[in-house]
Amino acid sequence: MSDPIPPADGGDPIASLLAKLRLRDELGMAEENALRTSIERIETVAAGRNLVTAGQPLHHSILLIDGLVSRFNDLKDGQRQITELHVPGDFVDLHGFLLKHLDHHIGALTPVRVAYVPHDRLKRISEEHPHLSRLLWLGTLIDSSIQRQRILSIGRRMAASRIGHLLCELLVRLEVVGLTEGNRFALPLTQTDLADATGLTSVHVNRMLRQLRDDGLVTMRGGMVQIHDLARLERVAEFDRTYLFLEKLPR
Amino acid sequence: MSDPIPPADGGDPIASLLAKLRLRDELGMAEENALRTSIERIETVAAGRNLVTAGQPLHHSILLIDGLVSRFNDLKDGQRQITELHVPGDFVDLHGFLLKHLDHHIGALTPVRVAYVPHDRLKRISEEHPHLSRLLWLGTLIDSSIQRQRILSIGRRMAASRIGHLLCELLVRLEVVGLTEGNRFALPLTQTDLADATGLTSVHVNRMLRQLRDDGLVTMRGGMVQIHDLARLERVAEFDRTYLFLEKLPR
DNA sequence: CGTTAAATTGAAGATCGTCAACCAAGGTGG
DNA sequence: CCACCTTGGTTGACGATCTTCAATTTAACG
Repeated sequence: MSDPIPPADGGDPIASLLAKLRLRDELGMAEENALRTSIERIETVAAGRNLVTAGQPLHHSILLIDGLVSRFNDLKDGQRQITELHVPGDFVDLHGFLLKHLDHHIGALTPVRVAYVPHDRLKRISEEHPHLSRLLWLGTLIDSSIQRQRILSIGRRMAASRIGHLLCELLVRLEVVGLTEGNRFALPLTQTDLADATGLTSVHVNRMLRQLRDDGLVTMRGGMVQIHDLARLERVAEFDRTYLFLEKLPR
Repeated sequence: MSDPIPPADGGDPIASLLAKLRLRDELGMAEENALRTSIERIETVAAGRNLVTAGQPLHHSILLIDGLVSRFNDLKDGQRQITELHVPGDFVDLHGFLLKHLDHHIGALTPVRVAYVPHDRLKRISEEHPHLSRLLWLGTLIDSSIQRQRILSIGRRMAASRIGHLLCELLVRLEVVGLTEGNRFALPLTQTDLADATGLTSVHVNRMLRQLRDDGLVTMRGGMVQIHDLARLERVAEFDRTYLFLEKLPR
């Protein structure tokens, strides 16, 4: 059962975050240091546990170091909708810094390592490091861009394309933090999780996954995703990575 | 054809923005002034025109003074998805400040008045007014929260509830900037627009609007929305305004 | 008043959901 | 070490919500 893909960080808890920030802009040592010292403590959380509960007052934000995390809402009739998936290096809960409480839950989909960053240290960053602050802000805007694509997907795409689009996106986002091997990556989600993320039922997800497999596009099995024909999958899903803003910002 | 609801601002182009910011936190005169002087020029745009086109390099952001604006994506087969609606006082395009280009279009749904704010002036605000900067950031986070509710709606709610939820939300957002009269407000959207916002077809929107009307919940006619039974509509749509963050932030 | 866009309605069909059963895997305890 | 149990995956039959197609009516507007 050895996972062929190593953990995101090489011991450095903010390695993934730095990689992501530096993809978009230069980052000085002072800024790197400000980030590094903003971490109060690091914790491990078991799969299935909630990191943040809706309504709960917040005093620190959460930086995801390892594992997968989801934001989700529950409806009264028991239905669940995952509104966003987070990969290592995501500042999962920067929202809390300004919103002070959330309207949704944040849960660990896998065993997870997270860093706790107190809000007052974030406030200091926003006062002393405007450039870094803008970069963190940028991160939340990219999250927002990802959410818009999810709206587009769920609102207008067929089931198979929705799933394909999500898998294409995760491939790219995991690639950035070195968590892929070719077109293969670990995605320990149940089909029910996938259904909650795509606005489908687990039964239909199952059927669509079989269709995607039969079409030679993707195989998802044992918590691993293998994309066999990325170009065709991207075409089927109308995936265009522009919305992930992976290039350096123009000055 | 006299519109019974007056324009959002009483001559002051940033009145709605200020109202929204002050709902969440105190705002000093220096900050108000920084905002006021950040405006380069004000323009009028006709309904149907695009304010921003995907991919186009951006050098200023857009503050919506009057009218309704939508963000939307088009798919190759001609389908459209509106990912967000903006009301007066919304900083529609603050994203562009950091992203430098967009992956979607921004269009005027009605005749619109917008203020152009050059990015370099926003940058100066982020350097000289960290508190104001955080408030502007907060605005984009609330946008994000609204988007998550849209994902929830489109992903998990029945058609009638989706429409109901959107109308409840617009009532509250327009209330904040004084654009409602009781439970009545102007919403000059076609049923096709509404369909594009809710991930439905115009035909089905039409049927659901009739159902909502027959149930005594809402009437939408001639560009005006009249909510007859807000409490019941909110129950049907499972609308809970928490996600709009309408109270003052804890200090 | 004519022209066009938007709203409305009906009928038929497709995608996706529901219900229900069965299978596979993996961990636990006897 | 294997029965047992739980969770997740798989499949089939049926049904519902929503879409598509198409025609008609109403409203908007120069």
